[in-house]
Amino acid sequence: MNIGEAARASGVSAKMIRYYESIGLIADAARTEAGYRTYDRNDVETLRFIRRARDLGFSVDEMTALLALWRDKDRESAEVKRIALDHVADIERRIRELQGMARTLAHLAGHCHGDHRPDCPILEDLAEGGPEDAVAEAATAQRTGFRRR
Amino acid sequence: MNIGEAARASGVSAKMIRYYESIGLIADAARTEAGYRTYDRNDVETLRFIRRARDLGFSVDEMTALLALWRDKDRESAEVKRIALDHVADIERRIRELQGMARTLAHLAGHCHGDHRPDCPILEDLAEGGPEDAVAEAATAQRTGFRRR
DNA sequence: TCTTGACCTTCCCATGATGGGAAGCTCTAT
DNA sequence: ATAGAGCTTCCCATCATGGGAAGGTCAAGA
Repeated sequence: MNIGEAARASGVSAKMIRYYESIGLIADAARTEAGYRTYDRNDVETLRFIRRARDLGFSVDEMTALLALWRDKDRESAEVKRIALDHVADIERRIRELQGMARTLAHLAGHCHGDHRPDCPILEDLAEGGPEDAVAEAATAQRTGFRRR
Repeated sequence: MNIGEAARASGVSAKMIRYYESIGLIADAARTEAGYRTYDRNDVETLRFIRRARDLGFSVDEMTALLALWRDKDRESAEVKRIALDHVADIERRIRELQGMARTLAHLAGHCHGDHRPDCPILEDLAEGGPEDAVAEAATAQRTGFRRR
């Protein structure tokens, strides 16, 4: 099948299939004489694997590792589990960062009248900086930390 | 003061100060004869405002709006509150997405022996796709949704 | 006064995962 | 034969941020 059908069957866009090929996450696809990429059921299975891993927030690097383990019939499940749990820890860290922001903002908004008057504790806090530490800590982590997925 | 000192005083890197100027978030800085940017206490206050807003996850667009409101002494606090609460809603949506991923992964990892044997429910799930819907929904939201900050 | 080193300038490139779109070739159904 | 859908490669944009090169400026010390 061509790339469009593989995309539909796997849930990975044609654009991304080409991208994954270009960065070496998947092997170069076979080509027809005219240069069209062709995929078989096996390739689609791999793409589905990738899509599910991506949907769980794994990065391309993590997916590379998971794919290798998936193919390695002698793998140790401990390694898969380690990757998964590391990823969970990362996700939970991001959740804590976001919760810190939401908590601060919700608190500030709760003290803002939200009417036609200009007085606003939200702006006051941004200007003068309230309890700087909690926020600053999360912010530093966010700035230096990993990106989404 | 020069850009380096302003950066130290505000917590915004010199690189980012130039970037914020280039995109119009802040006004063009005054220059010395030699072309060096100069900043006064007022500019540093603005930069601090920006840093705190950024640390709370506001995007550049949101910061533009907040800065304008901060300067507008006739603002209505309702508008500030709206921006803040919209942002909180976005953050909470991201938190829910991440929680969905963490939940699924923690569940799978909980069923993985994590030893020398190759059997691994995590890989099995990625290969065959377990309860597809919950994850797929969050994933679609994530793919189509806004980025961090 | 000259040198050194810290600081500044602009410009270009990279990130990660993804989409948009143009120019041009191929295939299939009418 | 022609239309239209689908494929190819290539370039660009996102968002906020950092890295680094090439070169100009400034202040302190010899």
